[in-house]
Amino acid sequence: MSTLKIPTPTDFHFPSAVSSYGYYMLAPNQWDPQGLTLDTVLRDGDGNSIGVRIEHIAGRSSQNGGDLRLTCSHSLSRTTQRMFKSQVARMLRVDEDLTGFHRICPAARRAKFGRLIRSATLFEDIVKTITGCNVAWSSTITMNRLMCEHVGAGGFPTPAQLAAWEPADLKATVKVGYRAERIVRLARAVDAGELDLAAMEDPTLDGDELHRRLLAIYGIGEYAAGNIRHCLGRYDRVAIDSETYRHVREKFGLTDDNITRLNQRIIERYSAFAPYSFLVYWFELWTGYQATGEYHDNA
DNA sequence: GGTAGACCTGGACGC
DNA sequence: GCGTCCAGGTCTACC
Repeated sequence: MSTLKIPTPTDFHFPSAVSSYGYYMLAPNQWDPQGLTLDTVLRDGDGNSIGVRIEHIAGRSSQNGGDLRLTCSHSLSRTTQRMFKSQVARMLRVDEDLTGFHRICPAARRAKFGRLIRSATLFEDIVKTITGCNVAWSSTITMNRLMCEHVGAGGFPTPAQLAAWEPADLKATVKVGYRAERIVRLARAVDAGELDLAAMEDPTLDGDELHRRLLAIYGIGEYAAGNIRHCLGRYDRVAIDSETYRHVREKFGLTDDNITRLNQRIIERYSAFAPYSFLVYWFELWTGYQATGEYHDNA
């Protein structure tokens, strides 16, 4: 067993970072809101699934943000320790600077909102996005659970593991429906080195070029690209889906029979908050979910 | 460029 | 318990 520590900034708030986005409900993640622990499964350098419990130990002064403590089910090599720290820091966006966002949205600062949980890898974020498209959230939860159980041996499947499946078998086993073809094609492209996900994580990559590359992935449309963009820390565009239409109708009375025109009006409304458009939009949604408990009830 | 239909699953609903 | 309908985002064929 290994115990690791990751220092956190003073504005880090563990429960908020975990529960501000629905991916905390998706396998292999398991959040205990009473005990304030996040259990997940990561992979060591040999591809073995390792259980990891993540907790936050508060700092003893306002100048000290405390540490994330990672308790791992196995003893880890130095290399794997570094890898796990990096992956957990990615998941909880430990290094993200929220100053600019909180300046334009003080309510979010007071709510300790701004770090949205994501996956340990971009590949996992993309697959999770595909499983979240055109389906009820409860089905997304089921798909990810079955994928971890039957394909990833407990953890989230690697590109190689998913690439080895035939779409028809994946569809029958994991209940992803027509998404099976999209997931397997993505996994095979990544596994074969034809799709360079690391290049997409480069923060200096032009935003429009990143968008073009995302849309070039089979199964990724405008909504999915927008969702993946925010997973990459690019908040300058809102990922518009049916929930967005409900939100702007209820909050601003914004409607239009012409969907293209409505999308444009939504983009214009949130572009005022660029480069934090998505965070402002999601904060509005999130406060609504907090008030109604809706998000949690869907789990 | 715009639009209609297919894709697949789970849940809601009526019988 | 069974059948039907619907929601959800993307792709493709067609106009």
